[in-house]
Order: sequence, then structure tokens, then C-alpha cells
Amino acid sequence: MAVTLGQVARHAGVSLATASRALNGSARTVGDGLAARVRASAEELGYLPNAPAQALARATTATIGVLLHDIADPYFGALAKGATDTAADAGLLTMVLNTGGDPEVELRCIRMLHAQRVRAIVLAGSGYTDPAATAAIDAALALYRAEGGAVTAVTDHGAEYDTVLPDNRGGAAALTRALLEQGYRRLAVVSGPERFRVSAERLAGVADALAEVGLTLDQMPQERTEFSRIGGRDAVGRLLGRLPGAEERPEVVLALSDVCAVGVLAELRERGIDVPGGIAVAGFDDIPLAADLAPALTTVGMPLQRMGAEAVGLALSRQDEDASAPARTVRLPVAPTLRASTGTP
Amino acid sequence: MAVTLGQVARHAGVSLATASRALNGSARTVGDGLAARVRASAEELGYLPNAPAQALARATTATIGVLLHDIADPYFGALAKGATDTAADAGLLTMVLNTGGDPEVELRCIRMLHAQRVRAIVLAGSGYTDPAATAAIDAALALYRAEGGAVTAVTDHGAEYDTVLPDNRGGAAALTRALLEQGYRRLAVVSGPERFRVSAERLAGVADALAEVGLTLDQMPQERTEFSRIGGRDAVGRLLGRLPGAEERPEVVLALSDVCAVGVLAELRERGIDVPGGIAVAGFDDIPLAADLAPALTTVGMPLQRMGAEAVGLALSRQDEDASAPARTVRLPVAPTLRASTGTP
DNA sequence: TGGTCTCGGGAAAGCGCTTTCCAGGGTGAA
DNA sequence: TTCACCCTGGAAAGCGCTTTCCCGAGACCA
Repeated sequence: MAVTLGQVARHAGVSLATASRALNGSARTVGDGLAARVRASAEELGYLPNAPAQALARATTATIGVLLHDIADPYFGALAKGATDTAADAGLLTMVLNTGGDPEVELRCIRMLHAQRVRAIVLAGSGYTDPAATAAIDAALALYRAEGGAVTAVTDHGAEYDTVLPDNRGGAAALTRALLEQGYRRLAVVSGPERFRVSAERLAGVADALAEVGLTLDQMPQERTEFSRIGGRDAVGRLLGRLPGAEERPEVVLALSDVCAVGVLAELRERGIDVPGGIAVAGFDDIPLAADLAPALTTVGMPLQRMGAEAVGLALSRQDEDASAPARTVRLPVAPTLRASTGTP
Repeated sequence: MAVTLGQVARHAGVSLATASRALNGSARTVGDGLAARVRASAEELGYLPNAPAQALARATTATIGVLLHDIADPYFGALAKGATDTAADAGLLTMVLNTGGDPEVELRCIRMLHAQRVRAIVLAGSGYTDPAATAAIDAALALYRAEGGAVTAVTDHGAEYDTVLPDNRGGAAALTRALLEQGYRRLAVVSGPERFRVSAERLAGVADALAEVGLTLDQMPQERTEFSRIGGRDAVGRLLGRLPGAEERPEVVLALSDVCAVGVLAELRERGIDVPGGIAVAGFDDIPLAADLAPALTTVGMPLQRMGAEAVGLALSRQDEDASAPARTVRLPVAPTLRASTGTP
């Protein structure tokens, strides 16, 4: 059915080898006349190379894989944009896989990408805290790397991987410090699921800043929930359920992810609690629409698109060099952005 | 380097054919004992099939491609989520390509996906109005379909494709009607780029509703701009620049995409114009955060994730049937959602 | 009991490419 | 003029898998 290279070669009156060299590049050169004839034949017949066949013959594909929790989440959307665009610039196609934040799904996805022989796998979701899950994933990735695959992580997945590392802990500390400076003392923390490493990192940053003014995390009301809008709603609902009196209420709710904070804002609005007058709210990530929310969300700015781009960049540069070179880490600064949801300083 | 099926076969003491049949499925069955032995060997050696090799031998891959303007845009993010999840359920991997809304890029992307021999291509972006661009894309897709590829479109790309068709025109008319019923008469319309078909469809819907009360589009201030936050900001800036007097100002700005409306809101906020008190604002699409904006955005609800899912579903069902069956269209209802940005009815 | 099926196994022929290896002709140096 | 190269083109050997085709062994029927 499809036009093959062989047909192009016959049409141009050359050998298969020459056609391949003329069309799809090679170390060897082809005479100008023949090359032109081959290209003309390819054009005329509408030849398109068969990528799987090329992959088999070359023992390498022109694809990479990106693993993330949920492509519809604006955090991952921005990350994916940076990754796919950088890949496209390098002539690579990107497979995007939603893991839902489930380590078992992630493991299966890694195996699928390995089977596809993608050149690189970008771990864009959070690392997991469960040692068993991490071990299984590490084992699958080790196999993949042993066969020449590159792996890079966005946020901490282990020291053995090239990593793009935004300063989650420092950012959380800086945001908390800013809130403390504004005079807030009763801070409620809505953190992410325990299974994600990033939750602990951010929580640790909050604790760091609290300690500087003689406070501890234990003194603060806390809720754990999924990194989602619904998660944020539920968490603040539980929080206010536990603390019905107006005087027990936290002065500010610090949600450790913006999509969560969006849910927090929605729930407070529904309960008729003014933000920031009744309770202030802060988030984390600075997703694209954070500044446009009602009210504009105080958060911690992360260069999301750049993180995705750097992750792919690390993977591609790894291809060229010695595969066994030590893992590199690109540290990215993050900084709190104060907006209306925490009142005017 | 990698473990091959041949190694597994040797390790299990069977032929290549038997190993293939036992591990990767086939019409033929393999005896229980042998099959178990082969599976055990595969497990022990850590065998992972080489997908490109399978693709070559089977003449079909387990991948699909999704073309969209920008994966970081929440509209396309939701669409992509529906598409990737549905594909994953069918055991397929999804390649996501950003076209930036450029027909030339789209053409190149189609060729790349064709070269990859993906099973299906989902056109998730808007169709183009330029006949030359459309012709080139149609030609590339025709080639792809001639070789058994399935093509489905979200929104109109031409009658020859299986299509998921939200009622853009009807939705725009319904929204406009609702605004007129609220008493608004001076409607400014911020529409999308002329090169996208969807712009014209939505604009036509607005015109339909205006006509019902004896108004025409020509009487209304209009701006064309990109479907982006910045586009919305710029458009409303130009609009207000042209209409400096408070009495000339539109009563409501109807942006024909939510991300645009977000920019409109931001610009009005910056200029100190109250929404909806000074100027009301409405959008289109009902992106996930539309209800959480400042103020909550009146818009037209589209089942984005479902649209992505249906598109992939159409493509997959097409595989099973006669490839030359007539194109199907799944029409999806859309409905206006009135929120605070247009005031209380 | 002979003949016809069916079933499970293996050998081998591809799938569409890339790349090695070989051959022949032209070039420059001796 | 000869030898040693280099350069370009073609033949052919794979890449790792699926699938056809063939074969022998039982099962089943008459």
C-alpha cells in the first residue's frame, strides 16, 4: 500500500542503498545528479519514510516520553509545553502519558516507553515516598538506562537521575516567611498526599520558616489532600468543620499547590467567608491563571515551562556524551509572589 | 544489548515462533506447559518487546497522534486529557504535537505522524479558512487515510472526516440571547483569528441572536485577536482606545474564547474598570478555572474532556469497520453558563 | 484399521529500512 | 606507467519481530 524506499529507488533507477543515503541522510555522500533524481522520485511518488522500520534498522527512535500526573492540570500542562516544544525543536516526537500519580501506573508506563525504545523518559510528576514503589520504578528505569535510554526528573526522584530541581523547600520557607512578616500567626497548612515527595519538601520549608519565629508545624491545623481542586475544597471543609468557632479559625490557609488553593477559594466563597478579610489564602506553583483568580492568588512562582524544557535539554545532552557521566542537577530558583489573596502587606 | 525474543526462546528451549505466540498473542494457541516456560524465561531475562520491530512486522503500531494548538492552553489540556486517557484504555500511546495554530506546522506534523504510522490522527485544533492551507492538509491526510490511517476532527475540518462537533454557532447564539435578555444592547465582540473556522462559526451565532432583536454585528464594536490571554488584553485595550468616552463604551465584552476573556478581565482590572458594574464580560469554552476567576466568568460550557474522548473513540471504532464507511458526526450540545462577570440576571 | 482432521510446534520468509562490504573508476604521487 | 588511494554506487546482510507454510502426532469417524 504505502510507497516504500524500494519503489522510489526503482523509479529513480538507483539502488536501495543510494536512495536511502540520498533521502534519509548518512555519513556517505551521494552524487548531486543522482541525489536530485532520487529526491524528485520521492516527491513524485509521495514517499514518506517508515519510522518504525528506520527505528529498527538504526536501533534508535526519534521519540521521547513524558510521564506526568494529569495533562489537564495547568501545572503539568505548562511543564508539558516546555518539554514538547524543546523536543520538537530537536526533531523528536513526544509521547505524553498520564499516570494519575499512581506508582503502579507509572511503572507500567515506563515499561511501555521502554518497549517503544524512546530516546528519553522525562519524569515530570513527583517522586514517591513509598520505598517499594520507588524500588520497582528504579529497577525498570535502570534496565532502560542500561540499554542507552536517558532519564531526567523534574523535582527529586533520586540522585541517580539528571534532575531539574526547583527549590521547593526554600520556596515554601520564603512564602511562609512573607506571611509571617505580614503578621499572620495562625497558619493552616493544606499539604499534598503523603505518597509524593514534593509534599514533604514543601512542608519542610514551611516548618523551617515557622521555626525562625519560634513556632512549629504541630501548632498549626493541617490537612492532607490530593493536589486537585476538589481536594482543596474537601480539605478546607474538614478544616472548618474541626474549627467551628470564628476565633479558632486560621488567619491564613496555605495550600501547597495552586490547584488546591483554587478549591480552597471556591469553598470559602461558597461559605461566604471573605478572602483575605475572613481568611487569607496562599498557593504554590504560580500556574498561569493564578493572577486572574478571585482574588488574585498569592503563591510561589515556578518557571514551569522552562522546567519542562530544561528536562528535555538535559536528556538530549546526555545522548551525546558518555552515558555513564555523573548525574547533573539544574537548580532553579523560585520566589513567592504576593497578591490580593493574602491582603496588602 | 537489549534482551530479544530470540534469547527468550533459546532460554526456554523453544522456537522463535512459539515464543512470539506465547508472549505477544496470536491467533494460534501454545500448549500450557510451553507457554508457562516461555513466560518464566521472559520474566527472568527481563524481556520487553521491541515495539518498532513489532510495528514493522505487524504493519501497525500501538500509537495515535493528537494535533493541537498549545498543550498549555487549558482548552486543549482538557481535550488532550480525554484523548490520552481513552487511548490508554485501548492500550495505545499518544503523541501530542503543538502546532501553534499554524497550518504549515500542522502539515509537517501530519507528515511526521504518517511516517510514524500512528493508527489515528486527531485534529484537535480549529480548521483553517485558507483554502490553500486546507487543501495541502487534506491532501496529506488523504494519503494517510489511503494507507489505513483514521482521522477524526474536533470541530469542523471538512465533511470527509469523522467529526466531534460541539454546536459552536448555537452556543454563541444562546449566550448572546441570554445577554440580550439581561438587557445588554451595546455588545463588543472580541473574536478569534480569521484563519480559524471556529471564529467564524461563533461569530455567526452571535449574529443570529442579534438578528432576532433587530440588531446586526456591524453595529457592534469588534476586535479580532489571537485566542490567548495577551490577545484578550490587547483587544480590549484597542477597543477602549477607539472608544474613549464612557458613554460609547460597550456594556458587555463578549470574548469568543475563555483564555481571551481572562485577558480582557485582567486589562479591565488594571484600568480600574469594574466588572460587571462598568463593563460586563463573557467568554466561551468553560475552561476548568472559569468559575474561579475574578469575577466568575459567564461562558459557554463545552464538554471538553468528553470531546477528546469521543474523538479517539470515533477513530478506534473506524479501525474495526469498513474503512470506507461514510464519515460520522457526533454532535455535542453546549449551553451558556451565566456567572458573576455579566451581573445577576 | 485406514483415512481425514485438527492441533501444537518449528523453519523460514519477509516487514522497510540502514549499513557494511565489495567493486570499479578516477586521481595524485612516484 | 604504475601503485595506492579515495570516492561513489550497488549487493546483501541484518535489525527483532510476526506469520505463513510445513510436518508429525493424536483424535475421530466410518
